[in-house]
Amino acid sequence: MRVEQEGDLLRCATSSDLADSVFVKRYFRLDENLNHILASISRNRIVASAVQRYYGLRLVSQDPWECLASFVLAANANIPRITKMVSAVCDRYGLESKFEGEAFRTFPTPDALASASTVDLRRCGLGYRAPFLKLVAASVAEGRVDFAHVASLPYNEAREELLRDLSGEKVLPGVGPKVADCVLLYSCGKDEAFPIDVWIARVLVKYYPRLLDYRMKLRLARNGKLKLSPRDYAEISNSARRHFGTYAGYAQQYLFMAARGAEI
DNA sequence: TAGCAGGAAAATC
DNA sequence: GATTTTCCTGCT
Repeated sequence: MRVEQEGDLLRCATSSDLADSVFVKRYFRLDENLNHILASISRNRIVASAVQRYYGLRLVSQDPWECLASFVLAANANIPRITKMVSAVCDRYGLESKFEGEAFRTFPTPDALASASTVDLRRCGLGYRAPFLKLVAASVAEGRVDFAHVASLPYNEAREELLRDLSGEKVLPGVGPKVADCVLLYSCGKDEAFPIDVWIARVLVKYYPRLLDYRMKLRLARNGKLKLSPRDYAEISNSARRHFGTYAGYAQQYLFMAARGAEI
């Protein structure tokens, strides 16, 4: 699909009947009242100025499988690299398609990645992420995660569902609190999910010290590298949810942009 | 629970 | 050109 914005108009060209206006509206969440959401999260100067600066930034509603697989690859990598890994995986395992005279490949199905060899996956530059991606694909292919069910649950239970064990093994290896929150926010409609990556952690330490209790500040100051324990993660994430409310995830997104600067 | 490994590439020095 | 960092999780 190719999308262009002209003022209030969104012009889309597509090669597939699947990408109709219903899909586009859903994907970009166009039926939601963005101003209402932005008003709701603008509870302090920091986020209010980020909202002003990046006004119009939206969360998209991604396909859960694609979202999950992409964020499994995102561990310990930067954005250019993640883009590269995802493209490599699509090129190698996706279905061939054509759009506006140009050939490309779709995001692979869970089956395609589940039956790929780890060695082959590594050739896409995935490194140690390769086995995780394969295992996650297998779980999804085998129906061990039901995204529609996850989406229907309240935030906390939905999160549990993604992080759960099955006979002592994680259903989704390589998926921890951060990746789970990303999947919940970007593809399962949990707008209160507040994923904490290194950028957000830095923003919080710098501008929202009140969200962190003094014990945690001491711990963070001591190791200096902003590595959050699961306990710290949960604590900060819960504080952020309490502070920003129903649309905490939108606040996260605007803060992320502000933290990175305009270069994205 | 703090500390480390894990692989490769980008960012920084 | 070498070193540090990177939208992190799992193991010890």
